[in-house]
Amino acid sequence: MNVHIEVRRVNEAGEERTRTASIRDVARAADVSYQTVSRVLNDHPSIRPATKQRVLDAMEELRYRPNQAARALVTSRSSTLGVILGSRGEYGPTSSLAAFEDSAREHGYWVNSAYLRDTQPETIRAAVEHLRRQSVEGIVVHAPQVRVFDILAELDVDIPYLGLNTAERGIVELAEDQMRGGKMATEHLIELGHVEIVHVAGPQDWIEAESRMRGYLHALSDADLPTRAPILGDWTADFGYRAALELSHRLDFTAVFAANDAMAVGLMHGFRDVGIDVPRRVSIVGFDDIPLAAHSWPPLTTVHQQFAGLGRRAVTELLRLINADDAPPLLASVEPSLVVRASTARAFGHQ
Amino acid sequence: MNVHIEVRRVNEAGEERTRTASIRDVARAADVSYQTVSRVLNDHPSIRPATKQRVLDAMEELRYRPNQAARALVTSRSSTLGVILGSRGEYGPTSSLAAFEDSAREHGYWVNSAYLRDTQPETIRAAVEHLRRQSVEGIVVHAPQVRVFDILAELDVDIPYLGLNTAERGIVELAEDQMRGGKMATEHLIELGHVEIVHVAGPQDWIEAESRMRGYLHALSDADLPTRAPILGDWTADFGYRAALELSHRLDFTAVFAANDAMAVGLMHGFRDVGIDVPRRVSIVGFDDIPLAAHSWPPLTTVHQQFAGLGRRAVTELLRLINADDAPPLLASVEPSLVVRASTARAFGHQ
DNA sequence: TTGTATGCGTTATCAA
DNA sequence: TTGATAACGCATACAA
Repeated sequence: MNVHIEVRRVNEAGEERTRTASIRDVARAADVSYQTVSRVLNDHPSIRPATKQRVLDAMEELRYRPNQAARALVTSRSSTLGVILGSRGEYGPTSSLAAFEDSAREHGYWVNSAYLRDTQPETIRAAVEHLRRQSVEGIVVHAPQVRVFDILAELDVDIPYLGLNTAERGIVELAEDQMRGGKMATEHLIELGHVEIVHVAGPQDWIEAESRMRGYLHALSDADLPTRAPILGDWTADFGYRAALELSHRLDFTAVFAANDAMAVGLMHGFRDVGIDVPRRVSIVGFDDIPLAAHSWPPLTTVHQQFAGLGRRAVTELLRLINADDAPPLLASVEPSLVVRASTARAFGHQ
Repeated sequence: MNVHIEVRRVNEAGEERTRTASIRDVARAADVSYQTVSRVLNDHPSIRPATKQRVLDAMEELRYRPNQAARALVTSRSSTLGVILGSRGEYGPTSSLAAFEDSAREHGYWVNSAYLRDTQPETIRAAVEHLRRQSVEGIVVHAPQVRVFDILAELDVDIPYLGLNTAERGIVELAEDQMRGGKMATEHLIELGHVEIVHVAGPQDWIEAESRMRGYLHALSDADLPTRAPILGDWTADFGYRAALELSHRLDFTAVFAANDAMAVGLMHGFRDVGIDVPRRVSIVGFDDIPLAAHSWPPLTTVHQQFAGLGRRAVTELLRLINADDAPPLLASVEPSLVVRASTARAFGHQ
């Protein structure tokens, strides 16, 4: 109470900056030593309930807020996790990040993120540096370009980090899932009777792109079907559109597996513009199941990903790394699944 | 050099945790006092170049990294900005956030973000609290629910904060832009000859939704056209789809202005499913110009938003608030613009 | 141009 | 159950 006034007095005293109440202010108000306040803060067992209540009341009154910087300084624990993002504004990564945040907070951690403008070594170094200075305890890298991980390895990062959808250094199962998803998509087309299946892949240096492509190739070879060189795209709908125009020149295929939904939508647009009917002439499968996939024309058959699950999983795995926990990893909870819609509605041959 | 060894020795000494080099380690290695190191860190003018170089070399060698927590503690400046996000995984907010991050970093600030699971007072309080504990110097609120700002006002937040797309407390011009965008969209339909125009709006408590709706109403009344009660949606494509089915029962209109692209795409899907031709029977305009808008069927006429510009602008405005700078605000650089595509291709009456 | 001392707010280690 | 004291890494006066 008195202190409440004291704290204010500091402000009125002159040019002194507004100081927020510290542990000592609370201590004085509650008439205890400031270590007692610290104990209340940290839920120390041995403290008289009455004392504790007095302290809590004082905190309330002074609108006390623990100073994270001071705490981090003395514990050398920041309770903060870092995230490096390789792509921005896309549905998948963003959903994962949101879930990551939620989960981290449930575990008592904050999140600090850094976007990657490009994959130049210097950019990556700066991002890591940025996060290191915030004393993050671990980093999740959701920048699935192969290159990024090579550079990270060279950088000799001295705190735990983990890649999403990476086969290298990270959650292996997740990368496997990507491959399985690509396989499922391709098998769906094969089951419909398609034999000549084109793959429009993601950028060559993306691990996700590579996994999905591997799934495609596996499915083909399992079915003893001829493989074709995939077309390397850039994830954008615009690319899909242009690819469709290109592909329309030699129509020696009846189905396309696109490595993501955006390109799939662009493909459908392109085929439509040159008068190629989807799905009657060409079937298309996408990957991701973005919210608009169900509402595209025709509604897109695609592989559903549990982006949120991925984000949550990343937290537990990263915390495991941080705590050097050798327990076996959680069961993979992020299985992809196929969502069949009209873009592959008609089985090839039943036209 | 010697210190390099020293620092390592600490580790080998036993259970002692890996300690990262501090300013003192650098000082010892460079054979100067640690204040000299501090001066190098802060680009103090009076320092002998040779000394400075010695210090820099030592930093390099010891892989020294300034401790952000210690610095924040002593300066009581965190160089961190906070962001509260009201929606997740959507194109617009995410793009803005990315730009915000970029710009903040260029200005020497870090960014800490907090997603809002819902708009419960407790959730909002927790988000603010979270950011306050990180000692952020200011907060950008990109959670344009009216409710959030009411609650923030009650919360009596004691650091600068700023709302995006808010008329209340924030960048007024941006809210105006939203209204102007809604007006442009509606006027486009009017110019095509439409008289009965339906508006599928966003959730009632969203400031953006309200601004766009105001633009719609203004355009109608300017043209002396009858107003109709807007349909209140939830931004999702699913809602748009259902709304289309609903609207198909009484087809007493020829055009729809949807408050965002996702709903517009859903509407087109719904109309298609019940055999209503877009744009011949019904014209549709969206809002946002998401990347898929150009590739929907039919390609969507929409209002382009400069999400990145908004994010960058937010940084400069927030820093202005923080520094209590009374300079006039920057010129609004985030004008919306209309992008005309096939969903409104045929003028009404020219069918 | 450089060095010494003090304190930021908190936790941790003692001692009472 | 409580309290005194020493760090944590740095910046900022002040002194040399």
